[in-house]
Parts: sequence; structure tokens; C-alpha cells
Amino acid sequence: MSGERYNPREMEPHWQEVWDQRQSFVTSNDDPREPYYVLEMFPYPSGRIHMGHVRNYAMGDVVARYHRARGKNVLHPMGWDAFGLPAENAAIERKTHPGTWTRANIATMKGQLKSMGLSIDWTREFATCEPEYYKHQQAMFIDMMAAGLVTRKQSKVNWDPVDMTVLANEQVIDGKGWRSGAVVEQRELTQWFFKISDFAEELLEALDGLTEWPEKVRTMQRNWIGRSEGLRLLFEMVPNNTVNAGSIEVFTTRPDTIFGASFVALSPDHPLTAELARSNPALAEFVEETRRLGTATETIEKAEKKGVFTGLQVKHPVLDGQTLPVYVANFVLMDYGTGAIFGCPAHDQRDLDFARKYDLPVIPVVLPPDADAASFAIGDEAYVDTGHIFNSGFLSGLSIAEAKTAAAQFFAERTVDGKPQGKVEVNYRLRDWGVSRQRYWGCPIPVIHCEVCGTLPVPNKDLPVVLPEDVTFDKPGNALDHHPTWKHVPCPQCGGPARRETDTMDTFVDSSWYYARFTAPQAETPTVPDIANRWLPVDQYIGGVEHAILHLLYSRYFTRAMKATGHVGLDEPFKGLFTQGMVTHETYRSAAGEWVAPVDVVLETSGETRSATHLETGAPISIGSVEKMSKSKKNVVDPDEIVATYGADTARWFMLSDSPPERDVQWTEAGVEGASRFQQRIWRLVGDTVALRAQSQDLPPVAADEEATALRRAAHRAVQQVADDIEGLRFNRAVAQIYELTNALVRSSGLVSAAPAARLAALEEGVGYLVQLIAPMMPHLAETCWQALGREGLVADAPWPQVDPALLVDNDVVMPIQVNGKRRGEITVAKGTAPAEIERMVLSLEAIARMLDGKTPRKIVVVPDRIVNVVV
RNA sequence: GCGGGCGUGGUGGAAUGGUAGACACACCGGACUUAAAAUCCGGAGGGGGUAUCCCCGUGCGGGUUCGAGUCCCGCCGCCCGCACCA
Repeated sequence: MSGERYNPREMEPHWQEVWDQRQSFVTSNDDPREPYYVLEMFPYPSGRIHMGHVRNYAMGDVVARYHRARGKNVLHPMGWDAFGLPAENAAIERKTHPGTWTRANIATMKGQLKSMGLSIDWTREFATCEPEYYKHQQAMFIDMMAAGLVTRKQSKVNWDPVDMTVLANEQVIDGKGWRSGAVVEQRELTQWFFKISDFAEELLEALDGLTEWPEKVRTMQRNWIGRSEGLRLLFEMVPNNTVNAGSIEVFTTRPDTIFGASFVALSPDHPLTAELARSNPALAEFVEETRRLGTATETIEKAEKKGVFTGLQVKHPVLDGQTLPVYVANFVLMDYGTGAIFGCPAHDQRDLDFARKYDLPVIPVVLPPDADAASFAIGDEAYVDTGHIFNSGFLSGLSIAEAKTAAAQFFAERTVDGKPQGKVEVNYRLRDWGVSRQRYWGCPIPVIHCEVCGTLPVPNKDLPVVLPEDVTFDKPGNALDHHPTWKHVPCPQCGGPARRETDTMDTFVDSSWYYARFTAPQAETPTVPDIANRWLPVDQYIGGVEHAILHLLYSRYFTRAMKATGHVGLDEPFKGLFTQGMVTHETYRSAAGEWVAPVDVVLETSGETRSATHLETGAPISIGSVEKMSKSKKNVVDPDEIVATYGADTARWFMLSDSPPERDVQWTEAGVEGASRFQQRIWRLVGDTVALRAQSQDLPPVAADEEATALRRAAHRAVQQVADDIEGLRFNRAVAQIYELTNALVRSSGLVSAAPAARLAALEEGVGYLVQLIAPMMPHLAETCWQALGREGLVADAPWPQVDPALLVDNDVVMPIQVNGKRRGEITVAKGTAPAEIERMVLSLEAIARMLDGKTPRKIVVVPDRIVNVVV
């Protein structure tokens, strides 16, 4: 057998079947061993898996298989994030049902995932589009309504008048709908919201406890929540005939600069603006104009600071007798704070731009540390750094922080309209989570609207609210709304005619609790709290960084909502988070500039130049930049083809090699071939080992020699280091360790005949370990080798090798010797040799003596067992 | 603009403040072979001496240290996220 090549095409399906039959990866909730939950972000069933999935699931599988070997009860499930717009679009294009398309995709992709040999408990599989899943989501929605976590309110949305649907911001391109191309309108719609903003402070504070999350993701969430501490401040209106409001409330984080105020500005969407616009055509026109520009983000960036004077004045809050003009300005957002600001041009760039345009005063009130109060002036740039307050009455001389406190206190004690003039307030950028979608293919919101009784939850006995199957997609808009009968139901309270809610939930709701459902996927309740609490939080969650904010923030919120409604007993769903990099590939173009897929390209290397030609036509192809694999650039490699050609193990190994997992990895044909060669190399090593054992049977036993001990050291050290690297998710380093061990074993397999018994034993031990080390990464090859070595059972069931601590420490250490920090030689000494002894040895070295050139060293630094530095 | 990250051979990348370049890919040489593939052995940061030696070298400039790819300060470049947030 040693001459035969390893054939993954034959062995991989074989072992997959063995694992299946033995139910090797089915996890029991009653297992008394320590639980470990590893989860990869579940896929959207778009049609076929891509290399990004392969990378994601290869990593997760290494973690799962490793912890299983470590004796833990590992939960490693898989499911489908199956609701969403692509299914509806496919339904329209193919004149089929979204469910038909989705379920067919799931079947295909499940087959693909199975061919990867993942250690998944498929008995826990579910798809979010099935009533068995979403009925629990509806039940929780109702629980959340009862707990006051859900609200229904008017909100401005992007409305596509052609497709008759709400669009997410990212679906609006240049102010037009991404599908229809129609100019998007801003509409006020009544929508359902989860009150995530009530949890803003908690979600922010708890980030500090997520120590096993990437700092980057925590920072992104922090920014997204966007906490800012400031003051709500009332500006008393100078009496006028236009409006009857007594005051304007602004929000500011810089009350310390109040003496520098030179205007007040309202948002175009401010209620007072609307009131004024009724009798002011110029203002009405301005509001209309800003609205038109409102949707296109690129224009906002460059938009000039513009405004219209309202004719109103407010009293200056600290300078008696002075007034400030009130403008409506395009840069003031209604969504944030109170929708009104006071402008301090000297210390805010936007305010300064505005003030210069409309000739408003610029009054510096913060003096930079090294500036002179008499001559300090503001040019084109606002001064936003630290300094001391000046020109500011009772605030003068204070630091910015002190002045903020003093101003807050001052305004808290004064009243306007019988209310305190100032009130300290914390503001968040985080908005409530609007979950209403005017789409068919989502979880129906379980609510009934009755003219008499109002908005009522669907009674529990009537759940689930199932999507009707007989729908058509020939009209734009929400197919649920078009359905002739579905929405007409009797009111659950009065029995009179009522109407079902036809909005469905954002698909992010589906993915906000699936990890909890996996712990008891067949339960009659959304979760079984005892079981969920035992498994959760997920020990290691792995997925793309593109979900750093939305999915992960929503899940953190939803876990809290589930806690509030008694479905789980914890706040944070994911203890460890890892965000893996993307899979990239070179791009290729024909002379005509068309993208060409890698399968159609033949690459050639001659010396240092690489060239490419078309596989069929032989026409020259230009090699372009390395980019994320994408259909539009055709630089994709199909996992199925790789599995068919090289096997799943090769694909998995390559995905784990070389690149650190959090960085992008470049898929190359050469890299895959290297991985495939390594697979054969291990197989040969196993074959050689077995053959050597057979040849050596009658040789007399010999004591262990240095060679054998050295090999054992290498093997035990590799076991230790691979374990450390897997636990730290440094898969590329684990791979390098495995290469090193393999090299050592291959080298010594050639030396075995010299001292058969001891060396053969060391070799067999090392090869056995090697097989166990590769098992999490190349599980099929590992099983085949395990069997060839004649080991018991499956390597998937074998416990992780026990390392002998004595073999991890060397008796001798090689100490480099530096002279003035430059390496000039080395000595080998017994571990723990006294520094004085080392100094003596170092000085007697010829190379060192030559460097010293007769001089006496000023100092000799000896770092025990590490390094020596001679300072001259 | 704000926030985060990164910068090391031909390439991907290693390196608790302690021998820079582990490991791999690509490349070059040799062995085996009629030949090729596969495999095995060896070489390789740059420059010079070519022996077993010396100089330079982790984006650039400073600093701390016996010793800096690593820590600090200031630049340059690239990537990602957010962005009129008062």
C-alpha cells in the first residue's frame, strides 16, 4: 500500500458515511461533560456555497473537533437564514414560489456542506422560513409587546413608488431605487419598532466585558451607539407675531461655549420650521430643496452649509439685553438631540462655515494654551482643541470640563416658561430598530387591527400566523397585502371584522435568536431556559466582519429582550467572537476588457514573469489585481470543483494555512496544489511507518538513543503548540507546527533501520500524534491514516494526546552571544547554568576575544537561558 | 473630518523587548528517470570577501534600552468602519 496515492474522492464519502452511521457528531443535552458551543454564522441559502463559507466552516470545524478531542460535550449546529428579498426576486423572475426556490437551495447547499466533512449535528438543523421556527418568533414578539419592548410609531422611510415598498438606505442609490430606478420618496409610515434605544446604555457598557471580541468590533459598536453627554437648553423667544412658542430647546455638548453663541438653528424637519414655512414661501422652498437632497449620501458630504433666516430672535441666555437670530439650517438633523442647536462659530467648523456665509459674529471663548488673549482670532478653521475659557463672564478662567459643569449648574437653577432652563442629558445615535418590512417572504408580524378594539396581538392559540402559499408576484409591492382573503380575520376580542398586519419582520430578527434555538430545536417553546442557559453564551462564534454592527448588536439586544420575557437567563449571547477575513483571487480580463473566470485561464511562469492565456482560444489574458471573490468580476472558484479535484481536506487545509485567519486569504492554484501534495506526503509517511514496522519485527530491542529522544521531544512539543495555537485561533501557526513535525518525522523515518526498536517506537508515536494533529483540519485523511496505522476506533473519537512535560523542556539551551547588541556567536550550556559561569565561558570564546580586541567589557548582561550581551 | 488597523525577502507570512525572515508558495541546483511528472537532497534578504569573515537590512526621522520589527514621539503610505451627531 505504501506505493499507492491517497485518493480523497474515494475516502472522503466513505468516512462521511461512517460518521453519519455512528452519529459521531450528534450532541446530547444530557451529557454530563463540560459543554462547549461553537457556532459559525449560518448561511443565507442563496444557491451554492462559496469559498467564504468554506473558510468560515473549516475554522469552526477545527475548533469543534479540537474541543471534542479535549473531552468536551461540543455543540456544533447548522441551519439556514432562509427568509429574505432574493427569494422574492427569484420568484418574480422564475414564476415560482419563494419557498420552492429557498428549499431547493437549502438541499443543494446542505449536500455541499456535507461533502466538506464538517462535524455538525445535523439533527438540530432548521430553516427560519419554516413555521416550526417562526411561530416561536411570533410568540416572542407577543411576549415582547406585553413587556413594553415593542412600539408602533410613525417614521420617515425611503419609499419606492414603483416597486411600492420601503427600501433600506443601502438600497437607495443616487436617490433612486436600486431595482426600479424610480426616484425615492420620503414617506411617513406607521411601523413596528423594537425599543433597542432603551438598552443603549447597557449595550454600550457591556461591551467592556466582551474581552474575547475583536477590539475593532467593539469600537464599531461603541461608535454606532454613539453616546454623547450634553445639555438640553431653552432659549426664550423674543415676543413676535409669527409663532406662539415660548422657547426653543436645543441640545449641546458644549455649554461651556455659550458666551460664543451667535445664532440658533432649527432643522428643516423641526415642527417650528413647518409652522413658519406655512407663511414663509422662501423657507418652504428651502425645506423642499433639502428634502430632495436628503437621500443621496454623497451629496450630503459636500453640501454647502446653507440656511434661511426665520425673522425670529431669541434672548441670549447669559448676556442680558442681547438677542440671537434664529435660522433654519440644512446641517441640523431632526433625528439627533432636539433638532435645534445654538451655533458657536469660533469652536465648531460647521457653525463657522455658516457664520462666514451669513456674516454672523465669530466670538472666540476658548483660548489655546500658548495663545495670547488679546490677539487670538479665528480664521477659516474653528478651534476645537483644549484650552481655557475666556471672554465668558463667570466661566472665564475655567477649563473646558469645569466650564461645562458650571454652565450646566447655572442653567439648571434658572427657569424659562416655568421649567429649568438647562437639563443635563445623555444622547445616543442609536435609533430604535424598525422591523416592519412590506414584503411577503418574512415572518408575519402576529398582530390584528380592529377598528373598534385597536391593535391586538394574535392570541397564542392561533399561532403560528402562517404565510399563505397561494400568492402571486405579478404586481409590485407586498404579496400579502394583495392576497384576496388572508388579511381579513375576525377581531380576537370583539369578533367584528378586522385586518391582519401584512408587514413581515426584518430578517435580522430571525438571526437574532437562532443560536438559542439550536440548544433545543424541537422544543414546543422558543427555548427551554434550563437547556439554553447551560449551553449559552456561545463559546466561540465565527463569521464575517460585515456583521460587526447590525447582526451582532441586534442579537445582543434580543438576548436581553429574551431575558426580560423569561426565555433565557443571560445578557450576552456570544462570549468569544472571531471575524475572519475574506477569500480573494486574482482577476483576469480578455483583450476586450471582459472578465474571465479562473477556470478558463492558463497561467504560465517563466523566470520571474507570469503570463496568462485563455484555455480554449489561447488568446492573451491580462492579470489584474487581487480582489474579493465576486460574481461580477468572475474571480470565483467553486468549492464543488475543488472538492471534486483535490478533496475537501485539501480545500480545508489550504484555507487554514499561511494567512492569519482574521486577514484576507488569496486563493491560488499553486497554494491548493501545495496543500494537496502535503496530503500525499503524510500518506507516504504513514505507509513508510507501517512498512518499517513490518520489516523490523524480528530485530532485538535497543535502548532509546539521542535520535529517538529528539524525535519524541519534537512530537510532544508540536502537540503542545498546536493545541495552544488552535485555542488562540492561530490556525496558520498550527499548520506551520504540523509542517515542522512532518519534516522531522520524514527525516527520521529514513534513519530508523539504525536502531530499530527505540527509533521505531518514537517514530510510531510521532506519526500517531501527527495524525491526531491534522484530524481537526483534514479529518478524512486522518481517519484513513488512523486506520492504516492499525489504531482502534475513529480518530474523531480519540482523546487529544497527553504530552509528557519532561519532554517539553530541553536540558541544554543554545544562548546567542551579542557584543553591543549584535550577534557574534553562541554557546550551548546546560539549562540553569549560573550567570558567572556563563560569563567566564563567553569571555574565553575566541570570536568574542577578537571582538573585544584586548579591551575589558564594560558590562555583561546575562539573561538566564536566553541570551548574553557583552557591552564594550 | 473622526475612529480602528496595517507597513518585514520574489510572494503569503513567523518572531513573551532577546539569534529577524519559522513554515509554506514560487524560484534555482543536484539525485532518480530513456524522458517528463511525482519524489528525495540541497541553495537562497542585499552587498562585499568568497573559508568558518565583515557591512547593511523590518515604510521614513528621532527617542528609551545592555539589546527595538516589537515600546514612546513625529512624519509618509495603504486598508477598513462611521460620517453634517451639535
